[in-house]
Amino acid sequence: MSSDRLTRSADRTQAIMRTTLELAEEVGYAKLSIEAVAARTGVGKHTIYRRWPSKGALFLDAVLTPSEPGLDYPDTGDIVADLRRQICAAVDLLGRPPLRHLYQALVGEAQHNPDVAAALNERFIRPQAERTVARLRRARDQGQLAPGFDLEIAMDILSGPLYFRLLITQEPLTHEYVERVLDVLLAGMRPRP
Amino acid sequence: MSSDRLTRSADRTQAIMRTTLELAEEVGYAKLSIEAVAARTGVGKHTIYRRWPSKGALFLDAVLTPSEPGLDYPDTGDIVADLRRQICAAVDLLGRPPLRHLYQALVGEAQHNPDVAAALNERFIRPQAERTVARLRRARDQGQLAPGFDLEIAMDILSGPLYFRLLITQEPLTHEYVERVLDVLLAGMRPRP
Amino acid sequence: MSSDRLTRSADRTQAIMRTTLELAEEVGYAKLSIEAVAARTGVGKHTIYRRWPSKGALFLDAVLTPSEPGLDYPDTGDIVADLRRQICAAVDLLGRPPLRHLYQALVGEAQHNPDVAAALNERFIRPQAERTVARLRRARDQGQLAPGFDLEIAMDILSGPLYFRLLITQEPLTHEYVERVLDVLLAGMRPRP
Amino acid sequence: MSSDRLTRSADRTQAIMRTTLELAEEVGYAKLSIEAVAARTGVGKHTIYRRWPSKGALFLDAVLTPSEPGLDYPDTGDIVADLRRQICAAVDLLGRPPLRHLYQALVGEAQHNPDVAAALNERFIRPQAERTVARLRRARDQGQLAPGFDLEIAMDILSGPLYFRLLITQEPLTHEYVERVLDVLLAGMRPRP
DNA sequence: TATTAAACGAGACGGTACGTCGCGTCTTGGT
DNA sequence: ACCAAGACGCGACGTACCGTCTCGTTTAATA
Repeated sequence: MSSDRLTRSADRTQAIMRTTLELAEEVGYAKLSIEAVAARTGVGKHTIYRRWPSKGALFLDAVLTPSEPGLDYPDTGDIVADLRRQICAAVDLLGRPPLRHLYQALVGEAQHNPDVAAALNERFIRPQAERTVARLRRARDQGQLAPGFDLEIAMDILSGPLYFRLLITQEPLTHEYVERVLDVLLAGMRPRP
Repeated sequence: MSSDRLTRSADRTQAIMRTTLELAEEVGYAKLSIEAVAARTGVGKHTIYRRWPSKGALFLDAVLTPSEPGLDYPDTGDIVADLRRQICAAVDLLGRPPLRHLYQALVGEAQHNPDVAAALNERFIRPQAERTVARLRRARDQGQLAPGFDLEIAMDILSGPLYFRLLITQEPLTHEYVERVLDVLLAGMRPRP
Repeated sequence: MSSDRLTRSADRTQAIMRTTLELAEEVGYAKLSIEAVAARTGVGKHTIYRRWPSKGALFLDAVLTPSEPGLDYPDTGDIVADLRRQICAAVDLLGRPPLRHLYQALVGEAQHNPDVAAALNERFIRPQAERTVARLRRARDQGQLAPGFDLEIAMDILSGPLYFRLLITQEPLTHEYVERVLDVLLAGMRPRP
Repeated sequence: MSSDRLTRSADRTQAIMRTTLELAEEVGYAKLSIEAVAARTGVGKHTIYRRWPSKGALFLDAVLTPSEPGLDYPDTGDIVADLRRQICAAVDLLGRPPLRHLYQALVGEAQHNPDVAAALNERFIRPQAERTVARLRRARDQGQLAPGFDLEIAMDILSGPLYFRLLITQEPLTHEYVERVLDVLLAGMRPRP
C-alpha cells in the first residue's frame, strides 16, 4: 500500500493549493494572505511555510499545478492550422475566467519575486516555447516556412502580442485577435511586388 | 511672487517622488513602504496620502513623471529606419538600468491594481502606441507598407515581443533583438514564390 | 485646560491595566497574553508595547498602581501596636483575594525578569521597608527597644516569615500568625534568667 | 543483567536533567524550552513528556535531584552552633552560583504552577523544616530555649529573612547576615530590665 | 498688522498580517 | 517495544505598515 504519510502530506498540500485558488478568486491575489489560507484550510501556518517559502511560491504552485503538464502540440502537417489551434487553446485557458486574473497576478508577482519568475519560466513558459519552436522547425524543414526564417523571434511574435494585451492594455483576448497576428506574421509588412 | 505656495507644494511633491525612486532602487518596489518614504523625505504620511491614494499610484508618478512627455516620433521618410530608431530608444530607456527594474515593477503592480493599470495605459502606453500607429499609417499611405496592412497588430507585434522578454523570460533587451523582430515582421513567414 | 491627548492616553493606559488585572484573575498570570489584553481592551498591540516592554512590566504596573502610594505608617507611641496594625494591614491586602494570587505571581515573575524585580523593589518594597525602619528607629530612640537593636534585621524578620508563607509553603496568612511572629521577636529565644 | 532497560532509561533521564541544568544556566529558565532540551540531549520530545508533565516539573527534578537527600542535621549539643552551621550550609548551597539563580527560578515557577509548588514543599522545604523543628524541640526540652518558645515560628524566622533577601530584595546572602538574624532572634527586641 | 485657515511634521491609534517559536499530540521508520 | 525524528494544529510572540486621526506649529492670504 502506498505511503500513509506521503498520502496524508499530499492531501494537505493539495488542500492548501485548492484553498489558495479559492481565496485568490474571492479577494484577489493582492489581498490573499497566508494567514487566511491556513485558517480556511484548517492547517497551521507552519504547515504552509514548511512547503513554500513565500506567498508567491505557493500561488505559483496553486495556479500551475492543475495545468501541468500542458497539452501536446498537434502536428497535422499544416503549420498554420496547428499554430492557430495551439494558440487559441492557450488563449482560451489563460485569457478567460477563471484563470485569466490568476495568471495575470502570477506574472505580476513574478516582477517582484525572481524566484517566482524563474519557476514560471522553467515550468511553464520554456517548455511551451520549446514545443512551439520544435514544431516551427519541422515546418521549416518541410519547406512550409522560408528557409532562413528566425524561429525564436517567430515564437516571441506569436506570444508577445498576447501578453501585451493581457498585461499592458488588458484588453480581451479573442480568436480573431490571434488570427490577425497570424495574418501579419504570415504575410509580412512589405508590399508585394 | 506668484506661486510661492504652489512652488513649495511642488517642491514637496518632487521630493517625495525622488525619495520614492531612491528607495525603490535600494530595496525594491516590494519592500518599499509609504512609511519609509515619508520618514526619509522628512514629511508626514498625510502629506503623501493627500497626493496619492496608494503606493502604486505614487510609484507610477515617480517612475513616469521624469520620462514624460516622451520623445517626438521621428519622420525621416524611411519607415523602417524610423521604427528602428524609436524602438531602440524605448529599449535603451526601459530595458536598462536604472529604469528597467522600476518599470518592470510598475507593470507588475499594474496586474494587482486596476487604477495603476489604467493610468499606465493612459499616460504612457496609449500615447506611444498612437504615435506609432500614426507613423505607420503615414507610411502605408505613402505605399511603403502593403495596402491592407493591419496597423494595430503591427504595433502590438513591435511592442509585444519586447514586453515578453522584459516581463516573462526576463532576458536582456538588445538592439540586435529589435532588428530581428523587424526583419521577421518585414519579410513575413511564408516562403516567397 | 488639561491636555486632551494626555487624557486620552491616560484613559487607554488605565483601561489596559484594568483589563490586565481582569484577565489575570480569570486565567492566571501564566496564561495571560498581551494579545488577549489588547483584544479585550479594544486596543492595538502596539499601544501596549509602546507603554510597556514586556508582559511582566505591564503586570507590575497593573498590580502596583492601584495600591500606591501605600498607607501612612501610624505612630501612636506604642511600637508594638503600630507594627501589628501595619503588618496586619499589609497581610489583609496582599495575603487575601483578590490581590494574593496576583502579588504572588508578580513576585514569581520578578524571579525571571530583573527589570520587574528592580521595579518591585523600588516602587513597593523599599519605601515600605524604609518607613518601617524609620518607625523602629524612633521607638529605639525612645527606649522602647533595646539600644543596640538591629533595625534592618528586625525589618527582615517582620517581613520574611510572611513572604515565606506566601511564596514557599503557601499557607494562609492570618493575624494570629502575625501575632506569633511579633511574640517571638519581642521575647527572643533564650530563656530569661 | 536485570536492569538493562531500566539502566538505559535511567541514563536518559539523567542526561535530560543534565542538559536542562546546562541550558538553564546558559539562557535562563524563562527561555528554556523542552524543544531545546530534547534537541541537545539527542532525544525525542516524547521521551521527555513521558517522564515529566511540564517544563516546571522537569526543572524541579533537575535542580533538586542532585541536592537530595540533603545534609544530616548536626547535633553537637549547642543549639546555636548547630543552627548556624546548618543555615550557613544552606546559604552556601542555595545563595551562591551555580544554584542561586536556578533555585530562584524554581521558586519563581512555583508561583505559577501549583504542582511545582507542592513538589518543592514536599521534597525540599518540609523535610528541611521538620529536621529544624525537631532539633529545636530537642534543645527546648534540654532547657536551652525558653519553655513556651514557638518552634514553628522560630523555624519561619530562621528561613524567612533569607528567602526575603533571595527573592525580594535580591541582595547577597552572607554568613554575617545569618549571624545577625540569629543574634536578634536570640536576644529579642525588648530592652532587658 | 493681526487674524484665520490651510498645510504641515510628527506620530498615536486600531488593525491585519507577517514570519518565528514553542507547546503538547501524533505518526512513522529504524534498531 | 521503544525510541529519534519531526510533522501537525494551535496560539502567541514582537514587528512592520496600513490608512485614519489628532496634535501643535508654521505659513500665506485675508481682513
